[in-house]
Formats: sequence, C-alpha cells, structure tokens
Amino acid sequence: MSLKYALLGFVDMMPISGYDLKKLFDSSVVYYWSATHTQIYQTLAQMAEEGLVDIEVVQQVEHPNKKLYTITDKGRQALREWITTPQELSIVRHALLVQISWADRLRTKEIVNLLDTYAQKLHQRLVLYQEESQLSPLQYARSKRERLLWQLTIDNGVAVYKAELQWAENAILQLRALENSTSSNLEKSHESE
Amino acid sequence: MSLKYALLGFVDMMPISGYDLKKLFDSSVVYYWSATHTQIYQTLAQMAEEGLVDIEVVQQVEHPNKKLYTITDKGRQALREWITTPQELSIVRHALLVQISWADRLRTKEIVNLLDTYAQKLHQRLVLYQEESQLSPLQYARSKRERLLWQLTIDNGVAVYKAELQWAENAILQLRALENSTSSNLEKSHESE
DNA sequence: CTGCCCATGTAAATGGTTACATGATTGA
DNA sequence: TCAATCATGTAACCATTTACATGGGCAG
Repeated sequence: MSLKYALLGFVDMMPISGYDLKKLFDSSVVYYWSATHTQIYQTLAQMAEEGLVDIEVVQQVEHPNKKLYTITDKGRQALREWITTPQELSIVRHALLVQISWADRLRTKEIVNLLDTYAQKLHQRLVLYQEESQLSPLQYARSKRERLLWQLTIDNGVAVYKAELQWAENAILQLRALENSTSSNLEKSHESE
Repeated sequence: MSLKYALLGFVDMMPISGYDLKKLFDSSVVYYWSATHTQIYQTLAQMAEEGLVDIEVVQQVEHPNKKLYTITDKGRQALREWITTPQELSIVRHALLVQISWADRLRTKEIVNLLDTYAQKLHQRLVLYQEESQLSPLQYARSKRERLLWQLTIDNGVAVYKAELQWAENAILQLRALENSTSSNLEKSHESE
C-alpha cells in the first residue's frame, strides 16, 4: 500500500494534519498518487495504530480542533525500508483504449472526436504541470538533491503525457489516411470493408 | 466500469466463455486492462442480470461444462453508447514515483539501482509488446480499420513505455551528474547538503 | 444570506485481489 | 506421479469512492 508511504514522507517533513495532507495531494505536484479525505483520515488512523506516527490534538478556538501527526522512529524505519523495495510495474487501466479497441462500430468522425477530446485533456494537464513545476512545493526541498528528485517526478508526468499526446495526434492522422484511401472513389461512403 | 465494456466487445465478436475471456485478457495485446478470473466470472453474471448478454450452457464430456456468453441487442446498444462517452484521464498511481520523491534518504547508488531495476522491467515489457504486435489476435480483426484500431492500442503502450524508459535513463544521468558536482572535492562523501 | 474554508469523521457501496475448493484429462 | 489445462465458483479481504453529517468563521 503505497498511500501509507506517500503520507509518511510528508509527515516526516513536518508535523501535519490529515486536512493539510489532502491539500498537498490535490496539488498537481503530487501527480503520482491521489486520495480522498476519507481514505487519508482512515489510513492515518491505521498508521497510528501500527505505531508509525504519533497523534497530537491541537485545540483551536476559531476553528475545529486538529490532529497533528508526527513520524516515529518505527515510521522512519518502515519508510526507508519500503522505499528500497522494488515495486511491480503499475497496472494499466486505460478506458480510452478500451473504447478505441471497439470503435470500429463508430464513424471515423466520432473516433477522431474521442481522440481529440482526449488530446485536449492531456494538453490541459501538461500546461498545469509545466506551470506548477516553477512555483510551489519544489521550493520547500531541503537540499539540491531532494529538489532534483521532486523535479524528476514531475518530469515523468510531462514525459508520459507528451508521449500520449503525440500518440493521439498520430492516431488521428492514421485514421484519416485510412478513410481517404478506402473511400477515395466513393462519395461519402460509410462502409467499413 | 470499463471492464464490463471490455468484456462486451469480445462477446460481440463471438460467443465466448469466461475462461477464454480470461486468457484473452492475459495476452499482452489487451495491455490496457486486466482482471482476475474471479472478477470476470462475477462481472459476466452481473451483465447477464442486466440483460446485456445471454448464457448458453454447453455440456462437455471430457471437460467441465462451460457457459457461452452471447451479446444481446441491449448489450450491443449499451456498448455503442459507452464507447462514445468521453472518459476522464486515468488516475495515476505510480509507486516508483512515491519512492523517488522520498529517496533523498538513500545513497545515490541505491536510487540509481531503483531506477535501473525499473528500466529493466520497462524494457522487458516493451520487447513483449513489439514481438506480440506482429503475431496474435491482431489477425482476427474483421477489417483493415479494426486492425488499425487494435494496432493503435498497442502503439500507445509502446509510446508510453518508451517515454518512461527515456525518463529513467535520463534521471540516472542527472543523479550521477549531481553527485559528481557536489562531492567533487571530497573523497567518498555521503553528505547531502 | 449564500457559499466557501476550516476539520474531522461514519456508513455504505464498488472495484479488485487472494485464498480456498472441486475434479477429470493430458503430457512430461 | 507431478504439473498443467480445462472450467467455474464462493468467501473474505483490501483499496477506493460516494454520500451523509456536523458546525463555527468569514467574505462578498
């Protein structure tokens, strides 16, 4: 369960509440994992049971009380151990590709539309990352080395999304080319074979 | 739930059993989704309840009986509708990037090791896809157009994994460069700042 | 006075994996 | 005789999402 260790790393930087962890996870810098507040609160509770973190309740007047989580020695040790354990390649679940593989039922126009919508979303995401990588948490890095590591995680997102974008644009070209070649001597044909 | 429609597309090609669907999903051609047999059997049962598929039990002597699933008109309609519905970008859950982001605790050698192990796995996967794309189910495509679409799903995997590979190799270079620049006038230093 | 921020939680459902179970056939 | 293939399933668990719940402070 990687979420546990994603959280633990932040807790190791500073005592922090579940609420603030959620905000960090929503920032695009932590693009490589996401979680709902429900899951974060529950995972933190579980980590406390396992002795990886300690809880300190901070009384507040103008706001609801908050729980600050602090890493323990056991937590620090568990984190270090997990970090060095090789992980399997992530399992791919790519809804668009499921659609593409059965899209022969659609008109070329519709398929191109699917790909184009996808490309637009990729483009938005890319812009977000490239902007974000200039500002924000990267500056809180405690060493040049840590900043490089954080930059690398963003670079990964940029690299992957750029590859997907190129793929989508190229896919559109190939589909159009096929359409032109097969319906070249027919007016507005919708036949597929 | 994309699994339902991934299954439905195959069922629309030919009457097929859960067992054979599992085999298809395990072939690397369907790289974009995976499922255990448990999940496939249960999803098929659910699809039957919803009236998307019909079940025919085939009695066998030398082997256990099997259930052949056939698509219904309702199923065909549901599939077409889902295919044209734009999906959100997949949620990224990238365990290696969680490790990288907290890896300042490790020696450069250990980080490089992580990246290198990852790169090797990517390489294996890439070889698999590029081999597989020549043989196998691609030949069962019912039209030139369908074959192009299936090829595109494989191309996507190849493109993404190539991008990740380049990223990993580049990351190793950057880490080594940083190490050389910061410990240039120290013998075997392990300091990070 | 509307809606967002602060801050945490419970309950229920969905999606997915792992373990356990059966039992005949076939090839090394 | 050992393991794999054929073929399906249940039960329990883990991971994650969605919906529901509370309640004061603060800005437009």
